[in-house]
Amino acid sequence: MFSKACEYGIKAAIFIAVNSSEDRRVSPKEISEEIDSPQAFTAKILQALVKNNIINSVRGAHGGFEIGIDKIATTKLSQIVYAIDGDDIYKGCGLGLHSCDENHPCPVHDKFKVVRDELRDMLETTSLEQLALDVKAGVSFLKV
Amino acid sequence: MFSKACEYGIKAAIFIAVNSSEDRRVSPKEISEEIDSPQAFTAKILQALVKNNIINSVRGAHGGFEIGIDKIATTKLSQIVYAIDGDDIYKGCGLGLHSCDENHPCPVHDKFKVVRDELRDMLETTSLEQLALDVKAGVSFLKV
DNA sequence: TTTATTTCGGATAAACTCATCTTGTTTATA
DNA sequence: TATAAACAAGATGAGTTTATCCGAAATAAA
Repeated sequence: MFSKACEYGIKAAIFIAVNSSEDRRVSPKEISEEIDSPQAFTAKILQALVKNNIINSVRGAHGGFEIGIDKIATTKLSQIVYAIDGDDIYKGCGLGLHSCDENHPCPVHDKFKVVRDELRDMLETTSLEQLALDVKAGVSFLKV
Repeated sequence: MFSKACEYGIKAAIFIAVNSSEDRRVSPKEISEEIDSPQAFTAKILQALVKNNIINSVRGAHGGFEIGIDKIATTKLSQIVYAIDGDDIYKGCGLGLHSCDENHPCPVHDKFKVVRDELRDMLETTSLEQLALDVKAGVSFLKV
């Protein structure tokens, strides 16, 4: 469904949110250990999240990654997915047609639309805060 | 969502169904032209569909690909997807956890489940026949 | 100002997906 | 039986994603 990069990105953002809510900056090393992802690759993805203004980085000694309390509440899953995988998952035709719409639909257009709309709605309404709270409460998990 | 191979596979199966319903066998060349896909690659995918008993191939002069009338009605989209992409799309965890279930869920488990169940249901209930009839009627399209 | 720490950015490599090509095998038919 | 038509199968190559490495830039603290 999502690329590996996107999976790592989502989990990293959640982990950073959990820690920022307790005023702790985290390093790529710590992140990759806690979300079970390759460190160097994860660092690249973090850069992308920084560039897209999802998370914040602080260079130098005692630096690391963080995210503002306000952003934890307002950031939606859709923004993270968009930053890494783009919007093909909502927009693209299920069968790869270049122009697929109501007037010129692919054979699965209508049926696909239902699923994709639900996916988009889910991503657009789910906040980082919800996800981070569950992880913090030990209700959901970032690895294994 | 699906791999390119799977997109080609679905469209090829529909095109073959449309033609078999009119008692016509089709060649990889004809198929790739009509569904706008690379010919040699499409031929490989057709082999996979034959091996998985989705379609039938007839070698030699006047050969080609076909699918039995009965199979057009009973074959579901899910079988084609499974033959080419496997079942990760239903089964796998949205965030790539090795064991993700009710007892040990990833942060998006519940929300994802809804979308994935709907996708699975859609694939398992949509028959090749429905899709082929729409294409035959000029209501939906296989290319552009 | 120097040093230690930490992210940034570019180069490189490994693995997988997408795609092509060439040769072999099967089959209808002349 | 010879031939041409057509799918099968393996080798190969191109492109993308996944992953690693290393030097550069930034920053806090000694």
